[in-house]
Amino acid sequence: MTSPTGTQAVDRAAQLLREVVHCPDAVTFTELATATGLAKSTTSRLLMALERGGLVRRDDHGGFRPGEMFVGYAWRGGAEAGLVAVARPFLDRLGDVTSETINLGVASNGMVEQIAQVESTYLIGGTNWVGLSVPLHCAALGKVLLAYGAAQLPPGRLEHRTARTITGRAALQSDLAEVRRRGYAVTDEELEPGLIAVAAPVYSGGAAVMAALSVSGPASRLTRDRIQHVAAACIAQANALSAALGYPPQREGAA
Amino acid sequence: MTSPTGTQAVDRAAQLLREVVHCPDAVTFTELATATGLAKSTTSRLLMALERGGLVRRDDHGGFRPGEMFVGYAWRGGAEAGLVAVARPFLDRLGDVTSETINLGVASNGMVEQIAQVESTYLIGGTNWVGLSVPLHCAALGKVLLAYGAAQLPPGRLEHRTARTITGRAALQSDLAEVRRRGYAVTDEELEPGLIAVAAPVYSGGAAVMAALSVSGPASRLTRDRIQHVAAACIAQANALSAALGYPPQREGAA
DNA sequence: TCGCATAGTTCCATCTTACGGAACCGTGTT
DNA sequence: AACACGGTTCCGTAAGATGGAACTATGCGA
Repeated sequence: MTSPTGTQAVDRAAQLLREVVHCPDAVTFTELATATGLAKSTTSRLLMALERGGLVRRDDHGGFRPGEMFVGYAWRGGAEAGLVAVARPFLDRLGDVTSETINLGVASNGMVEQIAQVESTYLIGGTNWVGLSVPLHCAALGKVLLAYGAAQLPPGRLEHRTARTITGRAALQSDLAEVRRRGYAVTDEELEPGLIAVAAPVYSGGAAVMAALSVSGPASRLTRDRIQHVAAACIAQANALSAALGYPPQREGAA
Repeated sequence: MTSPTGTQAVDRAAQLLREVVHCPDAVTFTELATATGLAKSTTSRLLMALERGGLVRRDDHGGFRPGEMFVGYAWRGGAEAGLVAVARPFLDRLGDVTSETINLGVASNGMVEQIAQVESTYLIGGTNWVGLSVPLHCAALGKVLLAYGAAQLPPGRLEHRTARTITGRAALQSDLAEVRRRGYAVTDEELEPGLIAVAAPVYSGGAAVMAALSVSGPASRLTRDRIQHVAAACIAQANALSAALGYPPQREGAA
């Protein structure tokens, strides 16, 4: 059994809860019972306890959905603060692996907002960009958000930042297609001369991308070969973060 | 004891979880133990189980915060869907009491978006407005959202809808002050001739208003006296909804 | 540098509490 | 009307949860 140490009631309840919360739409009693392999009676009692605690709610047709505690939390805007905290270890790990500057960004009215950062261990590295917003089309984070539909390009001309900035919409579209194809984005001195960044998508719901994770550094260090390597690491951590947020395929109980 | 029927482990865990989720910032182990009155050992075991289940997370300094399950849910946008579901019974109750059209609205880029509705039982009543956005300054919902800082008035002229629409910013400000003073907003044929509505704020976090609840009907039925009465009912249900979302003062375990 | 206090985890004997099979209820179906 | 299905309640059993105390870790003051 998967009972590390005497608390299987709560573990089982959490298991049920996970099913309910993960599932985009209502889950039925029987689905829960079979999914977790618990006896009907046990399932019933646990669900009633969860309901009592406001963790689960049953809709008109008996389907289960996340309860007031979840809804209240979401409305209180815990999301962003929480994301940063949940993401931190993954950023750190990526920082350890690459030694470069790591950023987590989300779309915020037509720009990328960087919401968390890990400093490079090199002397030459990024300054602190947290809170800073940059245009979508010339940042690796932004390209990812655009490519996966987490942001829409604002109307108007695409701002010209460097000689390499992509300012044509058609050119940008084909670049985004490329991003989708290989699973990560690159900006090669398109935002600022000498600055290269790669970014990968963070999934957080069926197929929805909510945030992006990037590695940035000077062109001198991020050579063609190294970009491949860094991109792989970036994708790996982005995926791990996605998993932590709940939504890859489905999960069972096991460590 | 408050154990309705054999599941106190889960009930206690839910109690702990509630403390953690309700609290805007991290909660310490000891605070939890004392707040719930559980033995240290029990608290420890339960928290470990919750942590294992991804319901709770401990930050660097040992403080407890809502875990990945909450963050993931919030990021998946469960908020809006959930709000409607959680709110439904309150809307229904308000509908029963007033027999008028009930709406739940949130701010959405400079407008009020109606996200749920209960139809009037009268033949003359509102049509279906769900999904419809109306200007903030001439809707009762919008005035509430403005008055409590849940929405900002977009720049530019205030659209003129009827002879009574308030189009002066100063006049609107004093109306909003009035809203704050008495706790509810009224639009008296300011959006559409013959349409009167009252609305009250839905709190969902410390002092933050996230949504508003309204009662609308024809001027013929919503007379001056009746408005008082309806407003009281509206406020009552709005408060009840706020409570359901978690955040009035604090709660203890008791039915 | 060394205790001491504070904070949290692990142990363990006790017995309460959760378990699951079966009986039971309520509803929608043919 | 009788049935199948989905869910809740009952009840004896024993397994899991409990809390006090012992123990470990960490920070604090002297």
